[in-house]
Amino acid sequence: MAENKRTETTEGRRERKRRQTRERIEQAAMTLFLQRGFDATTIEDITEAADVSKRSFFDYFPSKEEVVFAWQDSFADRLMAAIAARPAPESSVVTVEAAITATVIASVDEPGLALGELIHRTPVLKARDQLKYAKLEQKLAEALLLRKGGDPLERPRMRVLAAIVIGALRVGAELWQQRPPSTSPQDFAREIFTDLWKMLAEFGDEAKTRR
Amino acid sequence: MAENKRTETTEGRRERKRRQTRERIEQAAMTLFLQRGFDATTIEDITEAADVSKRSFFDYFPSKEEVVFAWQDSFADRLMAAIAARPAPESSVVTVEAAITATVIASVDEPGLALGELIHRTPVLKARDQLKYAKLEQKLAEALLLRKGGDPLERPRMRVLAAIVIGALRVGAELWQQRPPSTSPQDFAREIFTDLWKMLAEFGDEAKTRR
DNA sequence: TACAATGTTGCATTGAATGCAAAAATGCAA
DNA sequence: TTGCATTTTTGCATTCAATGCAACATTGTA
Repeated sequence: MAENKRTETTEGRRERKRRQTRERIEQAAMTLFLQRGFDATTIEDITEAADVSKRSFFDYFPSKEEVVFAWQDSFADRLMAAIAARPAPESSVVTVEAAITATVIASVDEPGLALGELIHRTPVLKARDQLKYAKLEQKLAEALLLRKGGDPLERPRMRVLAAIVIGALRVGAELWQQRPPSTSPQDFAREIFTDLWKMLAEFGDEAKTRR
Repeated sequence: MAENKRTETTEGRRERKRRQTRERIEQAAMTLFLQRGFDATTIEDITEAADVSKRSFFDYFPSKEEVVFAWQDSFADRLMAAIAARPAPESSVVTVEAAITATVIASVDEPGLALGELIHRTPVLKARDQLKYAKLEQKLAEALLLRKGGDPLERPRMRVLAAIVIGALRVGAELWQQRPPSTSPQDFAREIFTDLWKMLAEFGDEAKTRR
């Protein structure tokens, strides 16, 4: 079922066909989702369009939702890699900004970014989308903590930093949806982060004199 | 179906029975969920335990998940009220800290807080839980913006502040789960916020010298 | 009591998801 | 090429959530 590469040969007919079928299902599903909406599309619609049996769908994806989010898994992985690639003595703040900016820019014209609107208007998907951010946040916190040598006292700090940054990413993603079409992702990312750190400093100052 | 109070009399037998039935379903559902887990509990199990027909379940709750989250709606409302109750000239930072602390303390020993673990170990519920935070965040941003006279330029700032604070609330809620049992909610909340503002200031400072 | 409104139930239906076993396609070795 | 083991695909049956509808029951009120 999964890739069992006991003989590490080049991709044979089996692997290739399997990959093709997967892509066909994904493509058919996306087209239909965007056309008629997520709920109004049945699995049978999809498998018919992709010319496979209804049962086979679940051999490729565990659920209807997964088709929408399958591609997103790679984002988290790439972000983790980007974090790990930063020089060790660098401050956490610089690290996240650099890593996120690089990963977002590298992912910006991938399939699935057009899905924002679909996700937004489909409650089940929206919930699922939030879960994705939660996972991302957790992974980010772990990656950041690792850079601190895993010091347990740093854990809450890194959790909060991760929450803040992913929160900003989430808000940023929404603002991006309604950007003027001319904006470059580089400028946009830089601007978001500049604003974020400025706000953090301001809120921090405000709080110092709060009582 | 819904409360149609054309004659504003005191709660008659109808309303009372309906409320009682709702509570019975809720009670039965919660007990079973905690006993056997969410997925392993069917609607029929619940309705049987609550002694109503399977069909009636959907007359009280739109879905299985809703039973778990029904009680939570009131939290957001109370938080909004707490925000609105703060004096107008106060800084946003002080406002959120005061309002959230008050609301959390007032809600801390309500039903449903024991559900944290159940939600945590049930993927569907976890997704739904995240959605709840997202909604809360949105409402908080709106409430904060309203205090700024609705100035559109403040919108992104308030969105980010809301994201940060709700992020902290989320992390705080998780830390609370594994607190030493002696901690008072007051002290806990104060500590969380103190840490949060301190971190914000630090991250802000770090960022100032980042290039 | 009679009547209207509201609540409850049973029944049928759709659609997602899963298990299982038969059938088909593929890779490989003789 | 043929035969055989492995993997993939499919059909079929089943469970469960969710919805619509119409019959039936309960309640409030004239």
